[in-house]
Amino acid sequence: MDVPTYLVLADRLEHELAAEPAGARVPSEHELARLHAVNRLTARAALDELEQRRVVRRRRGSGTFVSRRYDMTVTPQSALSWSQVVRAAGGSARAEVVDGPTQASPEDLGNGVDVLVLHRVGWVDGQRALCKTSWLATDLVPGLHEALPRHDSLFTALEQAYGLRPQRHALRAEITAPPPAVRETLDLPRNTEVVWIASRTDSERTGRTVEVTHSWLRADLFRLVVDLRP
Amino acid sequence: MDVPTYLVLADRLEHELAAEPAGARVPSEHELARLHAVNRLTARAALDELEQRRVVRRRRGSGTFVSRRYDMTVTPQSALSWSQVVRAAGGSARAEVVDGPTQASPEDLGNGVDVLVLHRVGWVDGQRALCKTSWLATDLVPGLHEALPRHDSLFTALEQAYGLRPQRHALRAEITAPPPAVRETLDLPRNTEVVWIASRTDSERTGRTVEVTHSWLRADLFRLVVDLRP
DNA sequence: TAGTGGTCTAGACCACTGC
DNA sequence: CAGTGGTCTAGACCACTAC
Repeated sequence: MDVPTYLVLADRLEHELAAEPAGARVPSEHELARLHAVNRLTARAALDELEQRRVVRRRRGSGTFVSRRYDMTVTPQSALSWSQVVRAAGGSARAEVVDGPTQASPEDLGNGVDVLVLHRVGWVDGQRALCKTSWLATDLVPGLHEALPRHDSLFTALEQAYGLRPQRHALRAEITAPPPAVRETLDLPRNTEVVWIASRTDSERTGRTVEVTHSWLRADLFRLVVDLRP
Repeated sequence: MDVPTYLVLADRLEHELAAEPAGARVPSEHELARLHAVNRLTARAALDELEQRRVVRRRRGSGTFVSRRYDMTVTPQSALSWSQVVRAAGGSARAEVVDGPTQASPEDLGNGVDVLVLHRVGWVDGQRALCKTSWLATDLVPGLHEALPRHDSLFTALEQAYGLRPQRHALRAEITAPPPAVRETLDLPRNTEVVWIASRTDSERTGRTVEVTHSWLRADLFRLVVDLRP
């Protein structure tokens, strides 16, 4: 036997699943083993392989499901909105504001500025997929908590509700192990990596920095692509 | 049992290995199983875990060895040399020119320019770790094959041997599955991802593009960090 | 040739999820 | 509650590497 059984199975499954929509149920390990007359561990190895290939995602106790990956393209000039990326690819995206610890703010907002901390969680295709912590200059965004739900994203709120002419710049990006708070917020299984992106939004109108945001995105759901062309 | 056996073993091993140098031998699966009185598959699961954490690397038939990871920081202005990164972290780095297919060149070099194709392989800590394909404007680098071995890198050759005042710009970076040619060149096992970086080097002296390079780096050996600050 | 990691079988018990 | 994925055992044969 040249190609191992589990890889034959994995390739075959991947091919079959290509036609399925994200979230579709994949046969369970026991069922797969029965169907193909192999040991459960062999069927499991095939699913392990597909999980590594980011084709499926598992939820203990509930099952294995087709997964999709979105290309998150970051450029120095702007950090593209994740919700745009997801919706453009036909997925569903929504965000909600959550409580969280008040963390020390980065220094980009300026000294002595009163800082508002905002924690948000993003849902993609019905799953918690990312979280963000934003630090904002309080005086530039009065009543933000009430204004935010009326807009698609924080960025459009800054634009439309406050007329700040926001300019978003990406600062730094890397793929890393999630900090404990993020792991808990997103309920990440072991071994899940995240894409970390730091960005800053300046206001063209006031000439000040409005917002600094740290984003953590499940790396199995988002693929980091960096475009550095000027 | 709260924490599974294989994780206890993995954490313990990781702690022990932290003091070992890159390349140090790790106990084999059979030996680990015997030492800790567990099944071989349990010992194997622990090593699987450490491989995913990029703490060890396996070579079938020869053993498991301590691995190290280097941060490859890319900025829009310049793509830092991998050999600098490795040597600064105390690792060993060398490059060699190899034969390879002549591939269609990107269009950045200009129309009608005679193009020289250069394939190089990089060795890190004694292992093939990356490969590069460069397209160069032939007329700007006469006798490059003879000049190259006298320099640390292609970049310094352009600088010192040809006085081109080179300026390197990173263009694009992503983490992806290796193309078959790269998989073969680097003898990559299944499931190994690579960091792909496209960069362009312009000559300040001539005002022309000297070189376009595509680099593929083992993602288990190099961690992509992107710094987008101006 | 001896030892390594890679694959595979036939079981078993568990924690967790959804109904 | 039944079904899911997660862990674990005790075996086995194989391809590959180093000596």
